[in-house]
Order: sequence, then structure tokens, then C-alpha cells
Amino acid sequence: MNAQSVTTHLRTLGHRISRAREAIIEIFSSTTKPLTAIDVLLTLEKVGLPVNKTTVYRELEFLLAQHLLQEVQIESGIIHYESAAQDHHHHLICQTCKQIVAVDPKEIEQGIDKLARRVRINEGFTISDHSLEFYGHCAHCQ
Amino acid sequence: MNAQSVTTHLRTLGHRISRAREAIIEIFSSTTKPLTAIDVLLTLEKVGLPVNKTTVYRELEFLLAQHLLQEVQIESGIIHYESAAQDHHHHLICQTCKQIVAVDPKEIEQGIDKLARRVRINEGFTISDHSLEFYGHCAHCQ
DNA sequence: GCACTATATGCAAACTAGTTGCGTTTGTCA
DNA sequence: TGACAAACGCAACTAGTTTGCATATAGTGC
Repeated sequence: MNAQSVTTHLRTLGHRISRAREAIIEIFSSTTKPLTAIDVLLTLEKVGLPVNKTTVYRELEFLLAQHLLQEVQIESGIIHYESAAQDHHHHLICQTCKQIVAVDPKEIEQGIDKLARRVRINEGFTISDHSLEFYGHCAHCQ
Repeated sequence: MNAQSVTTHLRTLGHRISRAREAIIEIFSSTTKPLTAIDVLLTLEKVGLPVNKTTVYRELEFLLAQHLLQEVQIESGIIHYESAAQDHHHHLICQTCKQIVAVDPKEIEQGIDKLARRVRINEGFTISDHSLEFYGHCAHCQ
């Protein structure tokens, strides 16, 4: 997710590029970590661009609708977002410091797809997506 | 999770078996579906044993601490609980009607363990658990 | 069966994440 | 530079969950 190309893309679709929107796009293009609305709010404050929480929630919803962000199902109770431009991947979540790291799942993906096919047959489900998270402790917190 | 043996176990640990506690244990031992606090509250009402929501939340916390229930990471925003006595498994979530079905993952588990080992080496993470959910549409909602 | 006491419960209020309505500001284009 | 719709801020609201405190009750000993 390149901030420059994203803003150009949005502009061609007729959307405005406000300072808040630009900053939020910049935040997500400079990290692969899943962020919450609160994370974004605090980051904007730190950067000297304080914004109302309503604006943050609406902007995340907007970027989601534009398929520039995607929701991540992680820790219960709080919605996390990450750039949608990343390759499909999974997460590694430290149960102590709560840091989240992306994992490239190439080798396992095939196995998941195989299971998904079998499940579809057995249960009558059509599977369109999946999420896989690993919980444990990072090098620091062991 | 056998309701009878659970209550006996709790009694030997010095915990009381109130009617609410007994009913909640009974609910979880008679289903494999992950339930929310609200689900439990409504079920208790239906059964003719209305209980305050605070009690439900405290009871779920208690059973979690006793390792008789476990949290399930599913749809964002609401905590789901299920019996901890079930074999390790994953979930199938219908994006339309929100119903949740358990999936026995035998064949895929090996692949996940393999990935987990590699990840541990690469990132310095120690992995103690994982969650895998499939999203799609059930036979009814297709 | 009765009294005692700590555990479990109910109620009300608070808290957190997220949402909505509405009036105001501002980015973009002519 | 002015017009106007998109984006914004504010305040109030909702849902899920938590907390403090006073009350009820399960389990123990008499």
C-alpha cells in the first residue's frame, strides 16, 4: 500500500483527500501491524494532527469499503484493521505484550484449502475465507 | 463436559453450587456451540431461572478461571465461550445467519504444527495455541 | 433444624468501543 | 474566488462488559 498511489486512486474516484484521510493512509502504508481505531487516534495525536474519534471510525469504514483496509479478527472485543495490499497471511500474537506479527503461510495454505473443500462437502458450507492466528510468547516475553 | 462431574469437582475445591452456576454448567455441557453472555442470559430466562447479567458475566469468568470454559475468537466485538472439555477443533461461521459449527480438524493439525515449529525458529516466538476459523455460507443461506 | 459466615447474587452506576444525527468546515472544481 | 457536496466535530446514544456495595444463600458445625 503506497500512500501516494492510494491518494491518486481515490482522487480519480472523486473522493477528497483531507489531511486526516491522508495521514491515516500514511499510517497504514508504513506498517504491517493490525491497528485499532484507538491506535490510529493516538498516532494522529502524536503526529500533531488530532482528530475526533468519529472521524477515525468513519475513515476506517470508508477505507474498508474501498478495499484499501481489511478487518482482522484478533483479540476479542476490539476490531483491528490492516492494509489490504498485503499478501494473504496469518498472525502471531504475544499473550504477554500483545504485539502482533504477520506470518507468511505459504506452506500451510494448501492444507487449509484441502480441509475447506472437505468441510464444504460434509456440512454444506461454502467457504469464502478463513483466519488463522497463533498465540504464544515473543522472544522478549519468554 | 459432564455437568454432574463438574459440579462434584467444584464442590471438592470448596466452591458452592448455586442454582445459577448449576444451570450455566448444564447449558454448556449440553451444546458444543460457542455462546455469548447474552445467549446464556436468554437461555436462563427461557428455562425459568432469570439471573442478573452481572451474575452471568461473573460466572463465565469463574468457569474460565477453573478451565471449564474457554474463550473463542469469532465475530468481532462479542466474546464467545464454549466448554473446555471438547477436543481441539475449529469453527465454521455463516456470514449470513451467524450460526457457528464446530469442525474436527484432524488432518490439518499436522500441517499447522509444522508451520508453528518453523515460525518459532524464524521469529523467536514460542507458540502455545492457535485458532482457525472458516467464514462462508451454510447450506440454508447460499 | 438453626445459626453462622464466606461465597454468590442483584442493583445501580460507570466504563469502553463503536454509532448516529446534525450543524459546521473545507477540499475541489468551475 | 465562490458554490456545494464531502468530510468533520460535537454531543448524545447504544451494546457489551465491569465495579462497588449491600443483600441473599449454600454449606458447615452445632
